[in-house]
Amino acid sequence: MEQVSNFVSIIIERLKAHYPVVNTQLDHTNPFELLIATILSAQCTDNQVNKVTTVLFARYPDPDALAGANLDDIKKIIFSTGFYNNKAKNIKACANKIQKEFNGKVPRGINALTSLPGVGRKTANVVRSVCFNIPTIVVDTHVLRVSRRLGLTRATDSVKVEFELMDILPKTVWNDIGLQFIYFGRQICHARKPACNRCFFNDLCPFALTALPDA
DNA sequence: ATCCCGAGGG
DNA sequence: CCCTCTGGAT
Repeated sequence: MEQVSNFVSIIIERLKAHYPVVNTQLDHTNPFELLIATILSAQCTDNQVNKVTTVLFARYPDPDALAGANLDDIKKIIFSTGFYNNKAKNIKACANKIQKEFNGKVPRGINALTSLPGVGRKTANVVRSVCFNIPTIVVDTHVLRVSRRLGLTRATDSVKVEFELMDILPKTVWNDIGLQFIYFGRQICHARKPACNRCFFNDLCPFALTALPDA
């Protein structure tokens, strides 16, 4: 990061004004629980994930227990989150690997985390950011879309977007900006029909300025 | 219909 | 690179 541009600082200020406090909506009490909850959150609402993790963690509270769980029982518990075959297989194998190769503790390193079954870069970054407080920009579909619309990046690859954002945003905002963009993306900057008319960026957003009125 | 904090396989 | 995996809420 060389120098924060005026445009970028306005974006940071307005996000902070509208979303002063951001937290993950995924219930968890430790890194292991957040890791599993984040794997389950693919194409699923946080609320739905919380319903199943309540049951899942009561029965399988740690990597050791989950690694030894019956696969069909896991499937039954997590069914309503969707993709339940893949997710069940992944979280069991993930717990097993944590148990065997990482001494029962969720690793911090990006490479170690993404080596776990079902854990890609986004999930790894969520855990690094939220649990270990490592400055990280989590790039999910919302962050990707919003960043492109605001003109912060032109990249289409989420890893490229992550690095470009790290280049223009001060490290102090990295851990919040992902969640702020996610809130913003859910409430206003929707994928299909963004609510540009009530958006607090509509005076400076390239997308809003070039989009047809009343889009 | 459309969306929900993706990842792995071919 | 594109395809598949999936139920629930709105």
